[in-house]
Amino acid sequence: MAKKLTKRSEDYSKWYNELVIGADLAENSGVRGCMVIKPYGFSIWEKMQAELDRMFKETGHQNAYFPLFIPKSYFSKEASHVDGFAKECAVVTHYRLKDDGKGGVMVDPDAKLEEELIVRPTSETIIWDTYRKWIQSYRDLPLLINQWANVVRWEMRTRLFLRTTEFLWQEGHTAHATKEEAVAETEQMVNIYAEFAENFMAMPVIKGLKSESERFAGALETYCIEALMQDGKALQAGTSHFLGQNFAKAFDVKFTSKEGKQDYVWATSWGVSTRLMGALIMTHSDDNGLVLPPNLAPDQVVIVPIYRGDEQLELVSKVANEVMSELKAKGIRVKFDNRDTHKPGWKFNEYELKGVPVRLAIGPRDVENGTIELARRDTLTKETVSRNEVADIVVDLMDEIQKNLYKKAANYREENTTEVETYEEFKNVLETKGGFILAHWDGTIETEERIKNETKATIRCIPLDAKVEEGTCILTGKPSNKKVLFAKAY
RNA sequence: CGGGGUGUAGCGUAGCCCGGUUAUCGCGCCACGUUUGGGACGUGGAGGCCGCAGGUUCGAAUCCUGCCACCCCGACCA
Repeated sequence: MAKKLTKRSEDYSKWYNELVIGADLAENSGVRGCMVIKPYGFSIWEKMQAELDRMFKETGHQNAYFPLFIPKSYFSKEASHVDGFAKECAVVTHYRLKDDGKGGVMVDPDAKLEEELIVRPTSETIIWDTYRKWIQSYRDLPLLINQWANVVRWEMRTRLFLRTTEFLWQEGHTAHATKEEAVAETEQMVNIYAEFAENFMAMPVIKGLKSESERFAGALETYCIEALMQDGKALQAGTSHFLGQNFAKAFDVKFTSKEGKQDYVWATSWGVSTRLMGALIMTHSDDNGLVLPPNLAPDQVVIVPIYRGDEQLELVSKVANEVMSELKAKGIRVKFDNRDTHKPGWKFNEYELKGVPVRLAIGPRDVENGTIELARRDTLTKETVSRNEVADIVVDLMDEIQKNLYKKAANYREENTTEVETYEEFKNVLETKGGFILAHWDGTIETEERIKNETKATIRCIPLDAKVEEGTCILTGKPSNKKVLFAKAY
């Protein structure tokens, strides 16, 4: 079982290892940097998937699936894209094993592949190669496709949920007839991500543009949502890229316009991953474990019976089942944990660790008094409510807890966002307080690079809603017209 | 790939310097009984190629050599 957790731990990896094993979320698989997501953790991911998928479909997107393996040659077609991913690809070179004569197996040297296959680190290349065949006319556009898949990136260092070797994600890839339409799509998707983060994950995010050096390999513009974790570090939670005509040109994807002219299509891509699980944990968890926002909790309410002997169990179960039906009828996801193998106290801790928003305890005393004990995960408070009103109270609570979690996270972010005017101040805040720092920047890669080298802080984004004001770069003193968002990042 | 560290039961560990009974303890697991409103208690039990391979020795978890794996810190990244 998980040990006492340390809030705002310097070392979240350790926290995960303590937390997730107990919370049945994930564990290391034994394969370098890969994770096993256990059923409870996966059900949270499924909930995220379902909501995102709904939002994608509501905006006209369709799901499709492309191959896991990508021929090596596909990667030579878009130069900056290759530079971005070449160093972290898993490569399939053979297709067969054979007996090694020592009771084990070896790679059969005779089974070498003519052309190596790359395990997709992202699917731009194979998708654009396919789009060439699908797109001929403006009538084929826009092409709005999303894929739910796993990808592999052989990172030097991994961190559970945040940077695993294999991770699950969705990647949207769209093709448009005009630049304006593609830009609008890029912006629409970053807005959807922000909406999802705030309304479902109860995680406030800052929408912005990446600086040139942080941009996606092959993109002209990268939009992102950035969130602040409880330890004062920033986490990129989602990205949406405007790819211009780079991929269309690299893969020769042309269409004939209404006017009969040939032109390259305009592209976007956008994605979020199981990193969101990490974001969720690091945004809301406390020393008692995970705290789930009701909108994503697989079980929003758990009912724990308290009884001594079969007779009491029967009595309590009757009420519990009634309450469960009432709640279900109101659309609440509720579970009645009548396992006889664990005691109530054990269950209380279990569900706190798992982050279930509301816990109802029903015992003989309650049956007699017409009451139910209600405990909130977000505030860790308990109260006794009337059995007749419990369904209505719970319905209201779902909303309240969702809002409260958001508010808590938003307050934390506000307290840990600092505007600075000088480099001294910048370094000082970074060292003593951490968090988001808003500062003027002269817009050059050189300045960004120097700040990164000297302080380890990077430009998380240029916020879309940054107010325009005259100022001077904290490092070079050159003019700047808005403050950008700096932080140490995961 | 550089620097540091760790591998002992499902998990967490003691023992290792200084070699010597049947490898320690806690949690968890199984059985029985008593328990059940915040992680119950008692009694009994199962579970180990001490990371792998080799060496030194009468004798190796312990010493030596090689290998492997994992973790942490850098460079890289969603």
